[in-house]
Formats: sequence, structure tokens, C-alpha cells
Amino acid sequence: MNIGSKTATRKQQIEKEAAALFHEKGYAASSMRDLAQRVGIEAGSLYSHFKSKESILQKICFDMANSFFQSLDAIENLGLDAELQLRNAIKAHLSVLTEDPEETIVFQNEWKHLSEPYLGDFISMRKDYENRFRKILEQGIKDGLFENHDLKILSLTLLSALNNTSTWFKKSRDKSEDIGEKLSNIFLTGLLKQK
Amino acid sequence: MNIGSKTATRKQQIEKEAAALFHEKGYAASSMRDLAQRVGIEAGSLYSHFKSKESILQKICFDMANSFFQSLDAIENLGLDAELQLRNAIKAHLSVLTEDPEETIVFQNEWKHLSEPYLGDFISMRKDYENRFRKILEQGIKDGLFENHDLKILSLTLLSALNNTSTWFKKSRDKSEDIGEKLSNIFLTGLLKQK
DNA sequence: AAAATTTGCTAACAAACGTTAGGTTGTCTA
DNA sequence: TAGACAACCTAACGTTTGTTAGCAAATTTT
Repeated sequence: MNIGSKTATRKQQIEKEAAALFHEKGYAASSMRDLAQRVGIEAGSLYSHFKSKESILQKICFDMANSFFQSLDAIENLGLDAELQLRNAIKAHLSVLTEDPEETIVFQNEWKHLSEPYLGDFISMRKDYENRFRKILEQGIKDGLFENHDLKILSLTLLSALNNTSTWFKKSRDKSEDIGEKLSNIFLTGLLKQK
Repeated sequence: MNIGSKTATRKQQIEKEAAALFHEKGYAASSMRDLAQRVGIEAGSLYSHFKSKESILQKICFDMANSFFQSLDAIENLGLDAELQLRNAIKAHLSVLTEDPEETIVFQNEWKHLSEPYLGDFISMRKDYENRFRKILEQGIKDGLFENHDLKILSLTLLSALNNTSTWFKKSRDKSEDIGEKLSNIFLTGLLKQK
């Protein structure tokens, strides 16, 4: 059965190769023949594992979405103050992102090619996730810990900065936790030396 | 001749409509027949104005790139301190971005579909632009004005935050200068109230 | 050992794609 | 007014696309 094993199944191999291909060329410009060649099989054979091209994209997008969601679950309701909660959320987000950088980029850039009802589901999941980050920032402001910045701009800025790391992160060079700490410090203490 | 006039030429109209279409569906998933229908002509007629589909993308990408470059020219070598220089650079970048939000998004997301030598030119222009932002930050650190954050992470974070505004900016609702000031404050003073 | 399932191949389909050739119409220029 | 040119149309081209049907081999389950 090979469930939970370390040897990748064909299906997993296809998914991994698809993530790399979709990342490189974009979903729409990637053909099933392209993908098949990378895997080392014929185009038609892909349909023994996925029922359509879009279903591969769906798998990548929703697997990543679930990973990001779960990474936040472990942090909330721990009674931490806003600063620690934010530092942990940043660390958690980057941990998921750096584990699968190519899947993350596909998740970020290619979701618009999902068809309904997947598209709607995806968008609302994304909105929920943004809201959970916003809640942390809101709490920090309420508690008088954070400056009273514009909440919408603040949360979107933070998330865009986190997500952008996927474009330059290299597993062989960068450490997820280092980046997390540096990003946390940038946002928490700001650029100016004296206040 | 209509040069410099306010009535858009067909070519400009096609470019505008292409930006909207490429933004909505992505370059690869947008067909010339799609585009022609939006303009109100037949697909073949597009070739009286552009010699290929890619040449439309080239026009959009390099026009935007030039706009962003020029917006920085006016700021450098004015003898401003790093904080003011940064505030002005942010304002300038957002001014260009908010003037043509859809072109900006295409510029950001679809450049990978350029072929050589345009692709290489584009990438090096992008790198140059990033470096000019980095220089401002570097100067601020050297002068003891800014905290000694990781320069690479800092500059990429700042630019990603700026660029991300194109995804939610609405001309009817948002003011470019407001966003610039709020973003500047977030980055300059940070989240924490006391140091 | 028989049966069922998984995995893959080949060949082909209908549709959509970017692009071109050749012709028509209208408008500006000499 | 004659000619040049720009803008647009129709029709078609060769390619590539996602996907399916039918079949073969291998592997797993019963």
C-alpha cells in the first residue's frame, strides 16, 4: 500500500513534477505532454492517476491551503501575547512555505485557473486565513502593544512579505527560522533607530 | 495624427484591453480571439497593430518598467537623508503602480512569458530597480539612521509589500499618497510601541 | 491459481490556438 | 483627383491542446 512510506508513489511523483512545471511555465502554458515527459510516461497515462489537468492543480492548491491552515491551529488559543503570537505565526507560515517552495508558488500564482466551485472555496479559505492574521494584529493594537496602524494595509503587507520569500528561498542556503526571526524583527521594531 | 491627444488610438485601446484580459486570465490563457472580441474587431485585425501576441506583452511590460525607472530618477541625487529618500521612493513607486494597476499586475505576473532577448533584458532591469531601492536602505544603515537589518530581506520585503498593493488597490476608493504614507510609517516605525 | 486492479501504451478525436494571405473600404496626403 | 496608407474582414493554414477508447502487461488480492 505504501501509505506513509518514504518512497514516492507515481501519483506523488506526478504531483511534484507538476508543481515544478507549473512553477516554471505557469499552469496554462504547461501541457500534459510536457508533464508526462518529465515523469517519463506518455500523456494518456497521466489519466490513470488524475482525472484531468485541473485536478492536479486542485490537489496542489488545496493541500497547501490545508497545510497553512493547520500551521496556525497549533498557535491560537495558547494564551500568548500578541508579539509572541505574531512571531509564532510568522515562523509557522514560513515553515510550511519553505518545506514546499514550488508548491507554494503554484498555490500563490495559479489558483485563478481553478473552476467553480473550487475557485470560490479557495478564495474564501484565503480570506479566512488572512483574517486570522489580522486578528492577531488587531489584538496587539487593542492591548496597546502595537502602534495603531491601518489594519487592512498592515495585514496584507505582512502576508505579502511572507509569501514573497518563496520567490528567493533556497533550501540549500536559507534557514526558515532565520528568515522568520529577521522578518519578525523588521516588522516589530521597524527601520528607524530612535523613536 | 492624434499624438499626445486624449482620444485613445486603436493601438492604445488594444493595449489597455489586453492588460485587463491578461490580468483576468493570465497571458497564456488569453487568446487573440478573446482580445479581439473585447476590442470589437476580428482576431486577424489585431495584426494590423501588433505583429504578434507577445509583442503586446512586451509593450506592456517595458512601458511599465520604464515608468518605474523614471519615477526613481527624479528622487535620487537630491541630497535627501535616507528616511526622506525612502518615503519619496515609496510614494513614487505607488504613484506609478496606482496610475495603471492592471498593467502593473501584468508586468508583475506575466513577464516570464517573454522570450529572449526580452526576457533577459527584463530580468536585469528588474534587478537594477531592486538595487536602487537597496542602495537607499544601505545608506540609511551606514548613516546610523536605520537599524542594521538584513539588507537583502529588507529590500525584497519592502518591494513585495509595495507591489502587493496592486492586488487590492481601487482607484475609486484608495488614495495613492495615503497608502504611501501608511506603508512608510509601518516600515519606518514598526509595530511595537516602546523600544 | 484465478480474478481483479493498477499502470501503462498507442492512436485518435474535436476543439482551440497563433498567424497569414488576399481583398475591401475609407481616409489622409501630394 | 489620384495615390498611398491604414484599418478591418474573411477564410484558411498547420500545430498544439486536453482527453478518451481500447488494449496489454504487471501486480495485488482473493
